[in-house]
Amino acid sequence: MDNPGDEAVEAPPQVDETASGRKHADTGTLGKAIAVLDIVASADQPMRFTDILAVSNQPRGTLHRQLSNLVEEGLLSLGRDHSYSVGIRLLKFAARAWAGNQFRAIAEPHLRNLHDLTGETVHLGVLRGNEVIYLDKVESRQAVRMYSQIGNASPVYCTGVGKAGLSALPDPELKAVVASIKFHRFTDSTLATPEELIREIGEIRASGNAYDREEHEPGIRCVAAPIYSEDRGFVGGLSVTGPAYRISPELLESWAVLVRNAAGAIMEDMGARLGPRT
Amino acid sequence: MDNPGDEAVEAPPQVDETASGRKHADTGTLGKAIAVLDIVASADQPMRFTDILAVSNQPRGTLHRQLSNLVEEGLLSLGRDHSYSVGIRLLKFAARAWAGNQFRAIAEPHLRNLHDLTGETVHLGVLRGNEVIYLDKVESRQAVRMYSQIGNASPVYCTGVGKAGLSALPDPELKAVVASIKFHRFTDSTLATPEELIREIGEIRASGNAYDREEHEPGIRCVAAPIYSEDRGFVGGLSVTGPAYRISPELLESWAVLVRNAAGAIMEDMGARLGPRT
DNA sequence: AAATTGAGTTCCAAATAATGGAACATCAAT
DNA sequence: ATTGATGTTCCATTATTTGGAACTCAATTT
Repeated sequence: MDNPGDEAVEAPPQVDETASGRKHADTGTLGKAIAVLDIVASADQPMRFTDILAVSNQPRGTLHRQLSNLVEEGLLSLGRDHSYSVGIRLLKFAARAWAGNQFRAIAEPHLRNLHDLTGETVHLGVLRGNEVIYLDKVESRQAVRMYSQIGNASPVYCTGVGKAGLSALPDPELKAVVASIKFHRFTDSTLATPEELIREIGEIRASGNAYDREEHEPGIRCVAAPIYSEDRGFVGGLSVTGPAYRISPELLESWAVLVRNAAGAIMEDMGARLGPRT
Repeated sequence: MDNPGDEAVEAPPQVDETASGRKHADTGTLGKAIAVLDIVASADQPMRFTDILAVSNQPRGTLHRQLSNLVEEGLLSLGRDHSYSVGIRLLKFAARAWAGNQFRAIAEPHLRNLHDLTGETVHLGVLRGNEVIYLDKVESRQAVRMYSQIGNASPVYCTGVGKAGLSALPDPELKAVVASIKFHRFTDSTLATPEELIREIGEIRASGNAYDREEHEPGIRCVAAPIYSEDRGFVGGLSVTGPAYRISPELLESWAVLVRNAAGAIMEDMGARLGPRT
């Protein structure tokens, strides 16, 4: 026991939190294994056993078996130099996740349309905990590498899609997500306190549009609008993004209605194709 | 019991095999959960509880908990209509797997070069069990959807990359993989017996090139060459693919040396960038 | 309206697998 | 050769998974 003189105490809150701020409830052995996978996936270079040992709080023997199992299953790959990296079996799974995602499929023509209207890059993403995960993008120079953005996880509080998504959450959930954020000031404009963020969410709810005014990357601006489906239980958004030198705040403002319309059209389509239930 | 009059029989060989033909050794609880994930990922439409119950051989209660855990972890997503599909958390993992894949990064310029030389679609893939998983592709009309092929899993025995990869395996492994294949005759030209396949592997070893002569899809041909790294412990290949009406067998033949050269150049680059060990 | 079916969910004692401390192995550098 | 750092294996203890059965809920039939 950790508290020898304190037996009457309740079990401590046990707020196991992953990198993305999600509390992982008791998903047992699987959860622990996936947490290890997440550690490796979140690093931006291959990790060696000891590196992982330091950040996972698992005993050596346990961690070793978890890693072995993950490797055996193809979720991790173990290099000749004993470094672990994410395994290609995940590519297969992800290919299915992407191809089978109805939301993405329904949204696609609308993304293209919005791109045609604005000439700038269009993103589609969904909220997951306090991260936004990009599901699709349409941009002029298709030469840009595949996967360049799709699957990427970015913070909610400093991206257009993220803030748009937040604005669609009911207050209790919003509060919970905001509480889980660890703010980091990426640029001078980054909203870096819960209060600023909450205030901005209010404005977004009033206007129907979220903006990223160089809050994540200097020189990058965007307008976004929320997309959500009570019925299918998800919240996301779409955005038009471009370089500040080319896109004045006024121009951005003028696209706001286009983005809202696109979001509306997508929700309508979803209602039509998935709606007639209940 | 299934065999009431036959008690003395040994426990059956227990060849637990996944859809991809990999025997899953004892990866314990994780392995079972991932097997369930694989079932859902391999279906081409969302599955309901009972559907999964029928193909997984798990008892109801167990399966239910496994599914719940997978959903909780974001590896599966549970629709309002009780249908399970692959979760978007996998996109995040896959994005890392792809971006962090050194093999792919090293190969990329060579794929482009080969595309410039031939004007046709170039694929890069690796062997995984008896499937080939595509890691990258370069094609003319970049408008084709991302993820369209990347991450896709195809059979080894009727694809250029697959047969090229097989040709690079040592005989014992080759034998094991061939034994695990369940042949399916996709077209009239498909090699549908182990003997035919083994004979063809011999020819590939002699010539250094594998061909797909409309063996997987009618009207599609390709030339491929193996790429492997003893040091990094993987086997794959690259190929040039195109429609039969545009690509005569002679033209294909004339590209063979280009493909071999590209494969050679990639292996050389890998040796230079990863080699100096041991 | 009541009964029936089918689908999904919950429960808990028994069976099984995960845990984690410590010993062992391997390799590079002194 | 010796040391130190890193990775791997072992196994009694402990915690989790298992799986059969009972339960809930909604849709359909009688």
